[in-house]
Amino acid sequence: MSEPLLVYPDPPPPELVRTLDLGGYNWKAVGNAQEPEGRWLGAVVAVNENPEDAFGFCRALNRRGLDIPVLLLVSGTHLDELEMRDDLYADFCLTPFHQRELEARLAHLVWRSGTTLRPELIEYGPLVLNVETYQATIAGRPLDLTYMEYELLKFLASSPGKVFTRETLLSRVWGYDYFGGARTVDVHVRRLRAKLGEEHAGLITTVRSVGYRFGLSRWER
Amino acid sequence: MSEPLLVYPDPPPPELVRTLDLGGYNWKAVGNAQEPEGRWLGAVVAVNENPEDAFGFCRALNRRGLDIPVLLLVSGTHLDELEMRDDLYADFCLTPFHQRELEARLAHLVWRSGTTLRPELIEYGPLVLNVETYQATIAGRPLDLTYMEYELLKFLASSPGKVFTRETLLSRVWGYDYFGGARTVDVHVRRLRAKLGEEHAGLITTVRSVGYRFGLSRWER
DNA sequence: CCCGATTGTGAAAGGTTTGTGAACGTCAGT
DNA sequence: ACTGACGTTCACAAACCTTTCACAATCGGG
Repeated sequence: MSEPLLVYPDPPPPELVRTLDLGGYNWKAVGNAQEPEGRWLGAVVAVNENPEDAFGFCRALNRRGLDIPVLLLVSGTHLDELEMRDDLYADFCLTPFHQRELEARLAHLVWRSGTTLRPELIEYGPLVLNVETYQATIAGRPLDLTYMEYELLKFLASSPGKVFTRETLLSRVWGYDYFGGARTVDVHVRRLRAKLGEEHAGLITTVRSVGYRFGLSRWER
Repeated sequence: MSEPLLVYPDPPPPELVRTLDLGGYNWKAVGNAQEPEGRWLGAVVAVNENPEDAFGFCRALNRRGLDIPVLLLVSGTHLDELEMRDDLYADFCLTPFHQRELEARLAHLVWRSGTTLRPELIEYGPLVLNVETYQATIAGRPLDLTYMEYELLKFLASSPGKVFTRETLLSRVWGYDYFGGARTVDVHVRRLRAKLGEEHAGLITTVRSVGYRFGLSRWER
């Protein structure tokens, strides 16, 4: 069977359970966003009387950087809550829903993530990151990266050209609740550059007074 | 006003027209996919009694490679038709629809294309500023700007033709609580002009006794 | 045409930001 | 408890920007 669907909250609304089971989905309900590990097909998040619960869950998912597309179940009365929260969900479905509509949306969600955001490999020029096996190579030569180095490089390399502040990196790579000095980033960048080798150290650029950028240093886009 | 929405068919269903107009959207209906040229915010495609019309339209859009995200309006009886056609649409909305739902879906559609396939650019003539990557080019040539230079140019270029006093620039670019001499602005303008090159130095004009202006004033063009 | 006000220019001082080496603490495995 | 690997922190040095100043050039009004 394929990867499971993440469902929130636990327990989920009965009609959702019914649709998922009838549709033959492999799913698992969780009560918070810390739990889920590994790969997920997507997430179905029911917005109940207390919308902040659901949105908090989505935010936490985002911050964990798992890139799980979220389908929101929301009633007409809570539709307004979606405003300005575009980054928290991929699609939504009004409740009460028709089974066929939810199925269609789920299928579309899965299809989309299957085609667009499923890079098993992150490649940029001479750099190749294998997300599955935690291996990295530069110009064919294997890189021996520590966990944090790998995570940092992965994060940077998945948005080539974009500049990230140290604060952003700390919260996205180290975790939103990380409490520590910003210079930590500098040191990891230094070690990354060292391991990339003099030849490719320039892949990570310093943008003075702002932060760091991967790739596209002096180019177009 | 922003880029228009593409609508199919022509004429569109009355309730769609109503929602689009009430939502203040800029839109244009077309009868086939050959017509549309240039940039579009997205497309709203109503699936009527003859679904193949609509799907044919979407396919034709795809083939033209314009990358316009499609929102499908589809009745419950035609839901099944969506199967295996994931590549033709980005989202769909069941008819009859609630105005608020369609608006929410449109907003989300626009947001998504705005963030995924559009780097945030500030353009004026030969100058291009990429806000995400902190890169600037003039006539294709990369500009190597320092932080303050970049911020100043960004501020000026986001209001072409408008004159700013040194005090305004100091408070808006350097910060409302900045305490320093007004001549600082002059020096930065000078270095900007130098880096823009003799050819484009005139992009920043001195308005004697007032301040500086980026680009041409209204009556000059 | 002259004079004062305003702006452009070059250089140097001063401050901020980043790179670097090393030390420290923690944790897991031996 | 020892060891080694790893992440974090610190102090210092180096690199780089920003600001300031004095002076030259320019503009506009009388």
